[in-house]
Amino acid sequence: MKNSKQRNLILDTIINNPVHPIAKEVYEMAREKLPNISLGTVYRNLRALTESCLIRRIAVSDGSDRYDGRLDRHFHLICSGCGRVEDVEPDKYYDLAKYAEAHTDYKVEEIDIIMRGYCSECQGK
Amino acid sequence: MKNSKQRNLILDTIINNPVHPIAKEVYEMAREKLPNISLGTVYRNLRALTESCLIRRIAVSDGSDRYDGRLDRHFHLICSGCGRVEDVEPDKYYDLAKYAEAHTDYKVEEIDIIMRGYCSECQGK
DNA sequence: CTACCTGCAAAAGGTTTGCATAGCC
DNA sequence: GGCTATGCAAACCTTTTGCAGGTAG
Repeated sequence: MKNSKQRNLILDTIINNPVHPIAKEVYEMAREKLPNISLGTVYRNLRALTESCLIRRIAVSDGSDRYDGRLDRHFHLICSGCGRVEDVEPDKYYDLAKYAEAHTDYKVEEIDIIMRGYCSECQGK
Repeated sequence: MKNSKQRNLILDTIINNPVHPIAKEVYEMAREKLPNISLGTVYRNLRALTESCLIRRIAVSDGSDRYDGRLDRHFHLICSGCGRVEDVEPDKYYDLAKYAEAHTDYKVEEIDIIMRGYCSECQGK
């Protein structure tokens, strides 16, 4: 993969923003620094970066996929009230992949855990 | 919600098929019994059934969403080799939602756990 | 009879792709 | 210089929606 300032910017944007942006948001943030960047380039690079395991794609089932710059194991909590997506540290005493491998004949490579609920602010409403 | 033979058929199709079909597959299966059913009706009913919690939507991030007729807690293992989606029974001794609620201030309502890996047949290849 | 549901087709997202040009190595 | 990446726009695919007619209650 050849170097490009567009891809570097996209990667930085995702890594330095804990907001788990969708493609369009990445595009808008990137455009602040590189006004000519195109949406096609953003999509192409999101795909390339995901395939190279430099970022991760999060399937949220309501609208567009989100992108996450964290590669270590953790999971996501999505507030059904305000839409915010938060990282949660995994339980260091419990390994879900091991559980799955012990109970099936699969070799697990990747886990996505998404929980939906209400954050403290939205619980009152 | 008023009764309709289209919706009943769609619900039956999903409940009696452990394949976690996407919308188009539901449409094709339903068309065998009701050749005039339209794709729009399938989508409308998948949405209605999901919103009434009679089926569940599974976000798999590669292509279309899948639908699941099982409502009890369980998780999904997707084979990256052959694309098969399998149900896995949850660990009855460990409650991930409780863990999340204990470590955040969220009230968790729904959990989606998707693991990707290789089934026994695809591990050899 | 009224409100909801259907089939059809068009529209609306979101994402990918073809092409000519620009930029890295 | 060659090969990859970009910008732009068109194409693509999935899902939603407007409309006129049909059906359940």
